[in-house]
Formats: sequence, C-alpha cells, structure tokens
Amino acid sequence: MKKVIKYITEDKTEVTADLYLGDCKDELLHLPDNSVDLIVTSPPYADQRKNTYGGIHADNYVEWFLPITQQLLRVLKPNGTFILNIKEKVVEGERSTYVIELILEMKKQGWLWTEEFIWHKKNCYPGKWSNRFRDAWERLLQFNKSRTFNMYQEAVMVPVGTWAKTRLKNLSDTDKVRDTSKVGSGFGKNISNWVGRNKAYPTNVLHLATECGNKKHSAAFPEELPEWFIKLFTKENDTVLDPFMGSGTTLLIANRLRRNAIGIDVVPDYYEMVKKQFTPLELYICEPKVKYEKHKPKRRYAVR
Amino acid sequence: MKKVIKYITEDKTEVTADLYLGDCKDELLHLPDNSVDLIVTSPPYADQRKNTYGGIHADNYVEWFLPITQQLLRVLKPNGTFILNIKEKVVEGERSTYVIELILEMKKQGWLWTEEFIWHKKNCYPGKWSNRFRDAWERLLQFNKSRTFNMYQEAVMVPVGTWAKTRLKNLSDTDKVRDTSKVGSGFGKNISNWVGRNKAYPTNVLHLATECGNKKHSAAFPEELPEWFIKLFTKENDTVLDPFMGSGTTLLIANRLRRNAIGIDVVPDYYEMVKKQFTPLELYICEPKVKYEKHKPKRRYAVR
DNA sequence: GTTCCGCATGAATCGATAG
DNA sequence: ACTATCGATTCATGCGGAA
Repeated sequence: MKKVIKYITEDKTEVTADLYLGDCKDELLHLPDNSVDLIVTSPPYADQRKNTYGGIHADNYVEWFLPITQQLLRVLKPNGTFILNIKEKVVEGERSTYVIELILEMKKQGWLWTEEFIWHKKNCYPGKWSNRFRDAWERLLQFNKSRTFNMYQEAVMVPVGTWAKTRLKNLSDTDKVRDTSKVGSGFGKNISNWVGRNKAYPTNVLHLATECGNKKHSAAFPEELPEWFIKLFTKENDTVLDPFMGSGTTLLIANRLRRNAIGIDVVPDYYEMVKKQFTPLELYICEPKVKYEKHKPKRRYAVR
Repeated sequence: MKKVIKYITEDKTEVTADLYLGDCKDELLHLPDNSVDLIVTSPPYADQRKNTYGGIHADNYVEWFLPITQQLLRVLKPNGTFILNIKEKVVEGERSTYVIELILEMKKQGWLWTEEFIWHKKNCYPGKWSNRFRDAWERLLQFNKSRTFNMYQEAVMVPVGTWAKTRLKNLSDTDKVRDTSKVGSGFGKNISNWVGRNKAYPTNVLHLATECGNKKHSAAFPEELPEWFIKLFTKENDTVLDPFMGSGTTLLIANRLRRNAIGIDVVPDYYEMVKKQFTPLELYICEPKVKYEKHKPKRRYAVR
C-alpha cells in the first residue's frame, strides 16, 4: 500500500512524502536500489512496545532485524548514511548484547560501522528526583556503505565557547542568540561566513532534551534528533527514509527541511495518523520566504 | 614487588595503599580470591601509549586482556563491581570492534555486563575532518559477578561538596548559551535549572572535563570519575583495586575517602612516582571529620 | 582577594610522504 | 603494496601571572 503526498513550495520546489503500510521487510522491496540518501530510524526495541509491534524477543532480535538491514543496504545510495537509534534493554539485571551482536553481523553484510553518536538526554523535570538511576543516554549508530559518504558539517555548527568572547565583543547577546536560532531553523546556510569565527563544529555527543510535552505518541523522539542528522547528511531535495516511522516525526522534519520523505509502518493506526498529519485542511496561498524563518512554510499540496 | 603504606586517620581507622610493580596479569596472582570490593581502571587502549605500555594492537587486544579479566573475576568479591574505562579508536574510517568483542568474551568468562555509563568529556581533543566530528565520550563499562552487587546510591545522591555542586558552581556561559540554543522548546532547557538544588540526580552519564593541567604524567583521568564510583560502590574501609594505576589517581581518591587501595603498574617510573606521592613530607596532626568532605583528610602514615 | 587574559595541552583523525 | 611516521587541523580547560 502506498500513498504519495506532494508539496509544492513557493519556489516551485517539490517535496514528497511517500507512506507505506506494511512490514518494512516487505515494503522495502518496492524501493529501487541506491535511491535513499539518509535512513533515520528507531526500531522497536526488543520486548518493548508489545502492544504495537508484537514484541521481538531479545534472543531473536538480530535474526529478525538482519533481513531489514539487508534491504536498507540495497536502497541506500553509495554515499548515503544509516542512523540507527537503539539501546539494549536490561534483562534480569544484565544488559542484553543484541545491539553489539547486530553491529558485528551488519559488518558481515557489508556495512561500515563508522561512528557511534551518543544522545545525552537532558532532564525535563529538574525538580523531580527518583530513587533509581535514570538512563540518560541512547546509542545512535552510524553505518555507511562507503568511507566517502556525504556530510554537510557546516549545517549543524554550534556557538563557540566563551573562551573566544574577546572576538565577539562587538556582537551583542541578542545578535548571538538570533544567529543561533537562525541556524537552528535549518535555513540560511553558511552563516559562519559573515558572522566570523563564533561557531564550532559539534562533537559526537548530542546534548538534547527529551521530548517533554508531547505524550500523544508512544515513541518520544525529540524533533531535534532527526533534524540534526537530516541537516548533517542530506541537502535539499534529497530523500530520507524511516522504515519504522511511528508517529512520523522524521518525515515531518524532512519535509519541513525540503527533503523528500519515505515512511513505512506496519501499524494501521500509525499509518492513518501520519496520513492525516500530511493532509492539511486548507490550501494555503504561498508566502515568500521570511527572514529567520520563525514559521513553518506554507505550501500547496496534491495527492496522486 | 610490593609496598604497603598504612595511614591511620584521626578516628583510629586504618587505610592502606598496596603498590605492586609488574605486569598485572602476574601481580594479580598475589591477591587472594574474593578480596576486592571495587575495581576501577583504565587500561591502555589499543595502539595507544606506545612509549609507556608498548601499544597493544587492536587485533590482539581481546586476547591480551582476557587473562587479566580472568584474574579480576577471581579477586573481586561476589558483590563487588568492576568499572572499565575504555574507548575504541577509528581504524581506516571505521570504529574498531574490539571493545564490544571484549564484552562478549567477558560474558563467557562469567561476568555480568550490568551497565554502561557514559563519560561525556567536556573538553575533548580538537580537530576537524571531512567525515567525522570530534570524539567526546568514553565508555565506562560496569561488570559484576552477581546481580545483587553492593550499591550505595545515597552516597552520590547525597548533597553538597560532591560532583554536582562543584560542577554547578563552575557553570560556564558556554553551558548556558549552548544548551539553550540547541533546545528549541519546552523547559528544562538549561543546566542552570539545577543551580540551587541541594541534591544531585544521578544518571548514567557523567559530564566531566579531562585534566590537562597536570603536565607531569599522561593520565588524563579526572578525579571526579573514580571518586563517583568509589562512593557509589564501596563504603569506608572497603578495598579498591586499579590494575593499571598509572599516576595513581584512583588510589589517591580511595585513600582520601577512607578506602583501602591496591595499585599495580608495569612501568617503574609510575610505580616510583606513586610511591613518592603516598609519602608525605611531614606528619600531620589529625583533624576531625568535616561535613561533606570539602578537605582532604590529614593523616599519619607508616611504611612497612 | 578578585577578575582577566595568555598559554600549553590533551586516550584524536586524516591524508600525504617515507621506508 | 603495505606499514610506519608526520604535519595540519581544531577547541575547551585550568593554570599562572598580571591588572
């Protein structure tokens, strides 16, 4: 099953959102070879989310996942990137090893394990104390088909530390904040050219907040996470795939950043929910780009 | 070779520091079974520290390390804990797999892999590459012999004078600006929210800086790291072991916290340096315990 | 005694050059 | 061809000396 939603932005750029309902192992067969620039996904963890995904047992997890990664390897472009958000769970007081076993098996498939980013979750509720240690991080495994993958580092630069404040004396605090938010919105590339050296390249630790407000969806995936990787590994009009789209956060961000999106989910409720999300109630008149992009761009749409 | 240094604190408590010079695989044979409460160590990483430790090649690392973990398993008490600080390096554009292979092999030895803490390094090594960001984290793998290991969470949750307060006291503008900018919405966007709290909420991510001021030795091991684990996994008069003691940071902290310490190192220079460190020039008059341990306890010493 | 500023120093990584 | 060494790149921290 397939549904294509096409957006035409004010500058005549088309970005699409293709939705598939079904097991991604099967639905991925519909995608051609070497057609996806970035895969960002957060598959169901072992024995998690039993109600929706049926709960894959930790012992069978690798076996279950490998046919999918085989397909992902096929559809990914030679210079594309696969970001896998996963964390092993604790079973009877011990950490399961299916994640590290999966890494070793994927290498045998031909994947390169190029990096492991850490998502360092920040506490949303500073006043709330628990009697247990909070699990404050998750793995973001990066896999590639080639060592020469595409990477647009300037898109995700961060403000430099205060040690360089002598250089920034002429800039006010509001200037700095405004520059930051502008970069954060995903537009206005290469601001560092005219701001000077007040930006630094980030590290492989992402210090982001967990999603606090939105508890509608089971998968609490902060928007900043896919946004960061989409900006880092794709350019406009590239294609982003999420084979376990869930509530569709990755797709939404991809379209917002003018990337084409492909989403797959086996759960009809998720599929319908995302479909609705991608169907605006009205046609909007296109507006010109606004400086600093505080809003989400209006767009016309068509369903074919 | 062995050297025992005994401290007698003001409340008649004795804490000792045992130093061994030699390969820890051999020296560990001198320790009795089930005699150590906590092992905290940072072995030489693969292809690292060539000038001092010879540099173990990544391909041989697991084979080299397993006999040592076998001994560590023997000397650790049934309810003790082993904290292993390690990080794989990049080889030909890919992350080495020797660390995750080591985990799998240690499980075969009987170890339980119970937790993985993350050391998020505030000041990581600089550099820029076209396909990679700076590496800002290291693994702190926790292994146990039993699921019912000793853990004194109150010690690290308990307030003041510890890790949390010192960190917050030095809260830099970098923290505020950068964290705020990275998080678009919601609250809890800022570490400064923690200021004023009298309790540290423990997570499995430790956000610490390396110490690059110490020019004498190469051990960039921040004191807070062993301190945190020693408080978490031992009580006073317990025994802490570091089979790769290096500059002896772990031992020093252990004694300071009134834990017995055992250190091993194969490098004579390190051995001599640590020995000197544990030999104060004067006898100090004992002082009463100060609340929250803001000071380093004075102590008498004896060498036998 | 503060605050400020200059400076060396890192468990790094890549690509080119040398043996 | 394959391994070993070297230069270039980069940024936060804490120390010491100065204002």
